Amino acid sequence: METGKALETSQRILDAAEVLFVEHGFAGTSMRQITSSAGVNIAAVNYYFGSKEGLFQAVFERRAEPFAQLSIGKIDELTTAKNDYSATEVVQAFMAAAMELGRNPENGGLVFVKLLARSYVEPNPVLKEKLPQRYGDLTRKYLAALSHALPHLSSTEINWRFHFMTSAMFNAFAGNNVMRLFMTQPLVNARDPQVVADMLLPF
Amino acid sequence: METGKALETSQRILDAAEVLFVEHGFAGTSMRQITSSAGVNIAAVNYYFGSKEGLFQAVFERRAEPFAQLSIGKIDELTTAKNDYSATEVVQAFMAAAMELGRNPENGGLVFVKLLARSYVEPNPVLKEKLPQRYGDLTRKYLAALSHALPHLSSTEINWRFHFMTSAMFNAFAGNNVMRLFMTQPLVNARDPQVVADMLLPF
DNA sequence: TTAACTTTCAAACAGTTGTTTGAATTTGAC
DNA sequence: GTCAAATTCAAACAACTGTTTGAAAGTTAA
Repeated sequence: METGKALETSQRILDAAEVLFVEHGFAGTSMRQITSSAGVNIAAVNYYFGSKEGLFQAVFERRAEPFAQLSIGKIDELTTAKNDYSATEVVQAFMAAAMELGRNPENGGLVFVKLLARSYVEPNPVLKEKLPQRYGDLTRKYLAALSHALPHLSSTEINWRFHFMTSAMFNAFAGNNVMRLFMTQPLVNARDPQVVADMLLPF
Repeated sequence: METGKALETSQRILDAAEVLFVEHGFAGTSMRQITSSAGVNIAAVNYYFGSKEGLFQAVFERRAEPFAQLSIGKIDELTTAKNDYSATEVVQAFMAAAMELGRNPENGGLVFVKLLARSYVEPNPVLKEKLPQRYGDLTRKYLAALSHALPHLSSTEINWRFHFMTSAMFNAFAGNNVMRLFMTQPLVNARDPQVVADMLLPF
């Protein structure tokens, strides 16, 4: 079935596709862009992944589980260690997971976070199906932890704050800089995840 | 030059294109989708706007100036009225502008806010050029106001907080709901701008 | 009505899209 | 080295892309 060479080829396709999908979106990326960027034949994508959509799914699946496990590990670590954890610590745990992923280039770095940030606005059918089934438990755990840390807030308010927090965080980590859009000079250079975390936490 | 009928046609194209661009992105929307949705001939787009990119630019331009003037009006109103305004009031002014736009359907409602939210992740060349020249002054005014309201923070911190705030706000108003992505049930239904504002402000 | 336009329309343009094909090549186990 | 399976490849597929064309229809003012 899969020899060394096959693995290398499909991996090169995944790497190239991941970057291009994040940069130009699903519709904005062509098969020929992907395969020529990966240095493989045009037919290789259909050979290994069946279709363009199958490739996108594979791109997502490769990163989804490691990130989910990392995040769940962080929140479990916190909630089992003590009972009086603060909301700040919950947010910190969430950011730590994203940062750990970002630091490790062989995990795809922050590219996957960018993909998630993109999925906020792009209603990809694959993501619409896969995201809840991959991150449902994760989200529920963080919501429960937040609710435990902020007992005076209603569950509706908790949901909203989690929504706001993740919006700001993903955009920040993804480097989708408002300044770079609205101003000619960036004012803020957001490449270092540690800097982003330091700035986001007090906020 | 432009008679009543021509205006009606180009307007119908703008309306249809606006919705489709927001939903599927620039690359993900075809001319035939736009024209058939608008009920006009395929050639009408090139007749009125020159090209697909010209159409996108027109879609943006139609909403950009009214929104900018509304936002600038709100912040000027606040900063000239008194000298001891709070950060909360600055944020409130910003949200009020977005809400006023959202309430008025003939201003395009919240569709334009969605377009802005999309521009966070989609590096459209038109937006890359137009956004800073349209919203540079606006952004500088709000940053200055925030800095005045929070004198203990460095300008770097101010920039970051504005970045976080706008990220959360645009995503919230745009209805890009994290819950709808990560969970099977929404938990939060974010259609009413007033509700969003009420939830975002204490955060 | 005439005449100078603006606007609409169906048809076709060349180029790109994702996908398939079948033959060549490479691979790994015997 | 043999042979079957896995992989690569150039070429072609029909469908779709944005755009152009030139004639038809509609509009406006004299």
